[in-house]
Amino acid sequence: MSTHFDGSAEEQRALDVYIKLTRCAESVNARINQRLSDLKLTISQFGVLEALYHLGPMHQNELGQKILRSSGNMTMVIDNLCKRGLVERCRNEEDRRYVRVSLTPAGQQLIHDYFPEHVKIVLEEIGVLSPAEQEKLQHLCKKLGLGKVG
Amino acid sequence: MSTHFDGSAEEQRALDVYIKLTRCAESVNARINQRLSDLKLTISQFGVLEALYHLGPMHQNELGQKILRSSGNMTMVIDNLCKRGLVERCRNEEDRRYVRVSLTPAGQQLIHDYFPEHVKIVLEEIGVLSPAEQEKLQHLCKKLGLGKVG
DNA sequence: AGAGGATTGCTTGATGTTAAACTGGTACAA
DNA sequence: TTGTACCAGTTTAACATCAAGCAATCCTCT
Repeated sequence: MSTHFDGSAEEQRALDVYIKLTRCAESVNARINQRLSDLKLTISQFGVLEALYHLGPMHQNELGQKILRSSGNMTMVIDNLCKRGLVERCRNEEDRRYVRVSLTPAGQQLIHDYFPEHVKIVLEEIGVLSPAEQEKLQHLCKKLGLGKVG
Repeated sequence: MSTHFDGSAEEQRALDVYIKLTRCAESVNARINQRLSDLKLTISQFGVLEALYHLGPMHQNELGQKILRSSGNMTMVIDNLCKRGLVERCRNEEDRRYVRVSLTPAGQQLIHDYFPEHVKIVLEEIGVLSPAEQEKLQHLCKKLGLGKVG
């Protein structure tokens, strides 16, 4: 991760961009998710509540794809949310492999109350950049995220 | 994380930038670190070897700060690297709180052999952006990473 | 139609990561 | 010197990942 590496200018720059990108994402995420610990929610738990809130009930795998978490993890995340009475599981009777997950009224309430604050925090963080800079960053991230092929 | 949220255009954009940034960093990192599993190294282990390689021996806390990992984790990471004979621990006799960590010849060899490949992979990933785009991205990441105050 | 392999969704198990409590070493002021 | 504060490192509990395993469903071929 260090820059004490003696390669070509091109290599140096690529390594440097890579480090800056990673650290930037890490620190922005750390700041944005800080408030979640007050609610005793992990980032995954918040992601699940938010997905269910905005997209409606889903089965576990679908949820895992939305929030980019492993299916193994979804079992635990949803276990924990169930214990706190924030979501409910319901086995699909037509295809018994699926487990449908939905918000309870308590879960609905919690995410309804918290989400505006979350948006405010994100806005404060990202608002450091001008609208034009935001568009530019978004464009570059999209290009980079797709990789060589895309 | 979803964009199915009905707020102001400004809020929508901020959320969108935030998601793109996070996903971009995640996918770039996933691709870059894929090769490490061949070496049976975790990202943290690689970070430690690389830091020691380019910056020389350090004590554990210092290493943890370089690679952005908790001190608790450093204990385990270095335990595992010790077991594989890639690094050595040495208690500082002048201040017995400190543990100095250094590369063994085997560790030196491993990182020496692998690092050029790592650089190549990073270059391939970041190289999808033109030099000007890289400079721009770096600039935006720096600004965003510092946050409101910086 | 029915048998058996492939596929799919979820759970389990091994391991890595973090935060926070804990242990032991050092410094400093009374 | 002793009490307090601080610092480096370890331990522990909870949560994350991946890979392997299990159960339900689908698909193909006769």
